[in-house]
Amino acid sequence: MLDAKFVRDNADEVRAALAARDYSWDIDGFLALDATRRELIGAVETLQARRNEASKAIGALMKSGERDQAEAAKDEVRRINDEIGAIESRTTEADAQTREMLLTIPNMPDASVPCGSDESENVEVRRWGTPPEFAFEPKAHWDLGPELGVIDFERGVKLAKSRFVVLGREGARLTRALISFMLDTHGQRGYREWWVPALANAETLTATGQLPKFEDDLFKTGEGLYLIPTAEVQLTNLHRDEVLEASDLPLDYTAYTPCFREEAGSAGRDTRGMIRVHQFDKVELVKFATPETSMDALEAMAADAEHILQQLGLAYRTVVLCTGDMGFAAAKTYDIEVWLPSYNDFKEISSCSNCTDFQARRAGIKYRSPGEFRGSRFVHTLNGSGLAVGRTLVAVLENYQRTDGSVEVPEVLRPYLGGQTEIRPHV
RNA sequence: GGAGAGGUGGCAGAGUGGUUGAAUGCGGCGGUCUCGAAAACCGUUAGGCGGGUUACCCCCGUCUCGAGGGUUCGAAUCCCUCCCUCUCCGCCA
Repeated sequence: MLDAKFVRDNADEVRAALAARDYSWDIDGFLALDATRRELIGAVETLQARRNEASKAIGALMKSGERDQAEAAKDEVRRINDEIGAIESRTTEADAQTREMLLTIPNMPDASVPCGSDESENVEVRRWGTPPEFAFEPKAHWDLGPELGVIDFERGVKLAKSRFVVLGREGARLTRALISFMLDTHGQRGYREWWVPALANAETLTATGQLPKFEDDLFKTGEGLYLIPTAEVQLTNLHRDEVLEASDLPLDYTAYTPCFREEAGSAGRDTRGMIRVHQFDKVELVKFATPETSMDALEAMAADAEHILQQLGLAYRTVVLCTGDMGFAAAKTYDIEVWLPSYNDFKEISSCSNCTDFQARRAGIKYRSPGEFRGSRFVHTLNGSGLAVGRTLVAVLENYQRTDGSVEVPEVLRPYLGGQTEIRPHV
């Protein structure tokens, strides 16, 4: 959410930002609404001031026993109240409409973000490792997984529906190993680990920006709760409506959760394999930082996510998303893309964003810094995958496959698999 | 699921219809003291919105004591509905 005052005072900049995102939002309608709203507020408050004054006078008149005058004043106040009532409903409505509109405007892109309309205009900022060269035709995980008995697509469909998978044997164990490895590694690098609910209420999802605009992407329960699409939602909301101390910042959090996505708008994309499924595992990173340090914090977060890939020996590249490809809440986003032989290309495995004060304003997350400034200010929130576990499993299987159909286990994961060094087909 | 208690400022905790946005304590900030610090003492310290001014400070008004509605000239204080927390009982793990 942007501040109404900011939109009002920086209309041209906001217009440019919306254009850069190719996002349609009725800024002229908003400005008109905002003007009406302020006019109504002025009218109501003037009347309220008169009412308060008169009521105070009534108290005094009653004390001094001047009943007749008091009764006359009461009539006056009743009249004012009628007037207030007439305007107030319009004010309330204008307020609600204003908030509604503000909830649907995306964040302002950071000045350093390249302008562009879609992912083809994202800019690569660095590359690490070398994609493996195979002396044989490498298999895609949708063949390799079932052959090894570690991914079962048919049974995923049987148990739930299409785009759900079942993992067996080393598929299940490797998933658990990856989760532990990622959490342990981030923990050693200063992140505090959490365990959070997999369901969230509407207020929580509104605070991080999934609602009200993107309800179709979420699974909803009969209780009005939603399955979380990412742990970002819960980790960020941990501090909703709180005032943090500047001396405690930055706060670096991590959590493993399952993630659930309806993927309503993605029919036909990545239909093969387990790249895009309704339920997947993810280890998430979230930071709360001061405005002055949040961009540095974003760099650090991306480095932490990349560190996992480096440890796993998986080639990747990091791109900065252009304005047209960025998410709703983000001011700047790095996507980290791992090399996948099946795609013969890099594929997103982590997305790290600085949401600046966009979520903090919705969520009421502020910080205080006595001596530096009075009162409190909104913090900056950041989130990133560290990493998407399912896609990491895929990357390991595909990149570490050998000519005999077996898969080597990356060094760092072996302690988590009881020393196992390879995965072989089960006959 | 049943019964009871409660939701107040950064935190703790007073306050049952009239200058109460709100005592007191803690914490924070400023000051006195000190070489410096601690202690002590003095002062100060909620947020949203609108307007004036707009770089900042500041000033005025208004709303906010879980949420929404009602009673009243006037509500943190009375009434209703909802949400949440706690305690006990039941049930389940």
